[in-house]
Amino acid sequence: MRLATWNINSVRLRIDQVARFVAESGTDVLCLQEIKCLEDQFPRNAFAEMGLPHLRIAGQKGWHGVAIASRLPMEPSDTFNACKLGHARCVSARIAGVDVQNFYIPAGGDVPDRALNPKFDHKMDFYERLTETARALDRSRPLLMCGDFNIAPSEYDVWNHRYMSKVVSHTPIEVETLNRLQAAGGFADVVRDAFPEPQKLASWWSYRAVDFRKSNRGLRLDHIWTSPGLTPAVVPGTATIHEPVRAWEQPSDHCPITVDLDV
DNA sequence: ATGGTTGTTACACAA
Repeated sequence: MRLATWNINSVRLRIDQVARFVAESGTDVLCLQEIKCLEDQFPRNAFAEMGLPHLRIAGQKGWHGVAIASRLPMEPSDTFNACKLGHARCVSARIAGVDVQNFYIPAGGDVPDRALNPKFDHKMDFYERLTETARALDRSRPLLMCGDFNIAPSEYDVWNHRYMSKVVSHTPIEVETLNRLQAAGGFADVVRDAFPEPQKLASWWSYRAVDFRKSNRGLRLDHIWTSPGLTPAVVPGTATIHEPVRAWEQPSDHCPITVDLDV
């Protein structure tokens, strides 16, 4: 089973890119973030035509929104709802026995101070709620957590560690908070494990550059984590950052990442 | 130290 996560930045605007990516990558389960539409506005027919007819959608008007589209049937799953503001940021499904939890974690605004910046407080609160959930999990159960986590954890996940340590997405408090969540569930970071440090990795590049490759200021904000019960099912050598997708015409600012699971 | 772009929306805002 090939699983992808992709912050699509409007699923309606980029539905043709979704279809192209699914066809070219052979994706079976696609976790999307920032679909930016209501559930009724989601292009269901296009997903059926691309072979992913099974859907779970959490949408809202204009902002945020997450979805899971699958070639395989879905069973119900309890979503880890960590958003205290009720945004459409969490969606889940059980697929081939795997509990798939897909998140669009708040970006957190510009000022990395919970007292001064409610958006940053929201981001930290979201992580704390997920951490509490993770602590209570049965680690032997197959669980996958993925999405746009809006934190680049390692110095090799940013273009410049010293500079980015003052910028929301890579501040020390955020890195510690993400590491606490990962430790709470014993999750494996499947992409980093496939490309060990000191290899630089990125999944997002700002629109504010004429040439994202020349600018070379990427961040690894998108993640796929597996529980101890699922990690042995990760097929070695299959974790992939689809960087060329960022160079397609009118792209999302994030590229997709994929991994194969033997389930 | 600053500014650069994009998508949705409605006459900014979030990222």
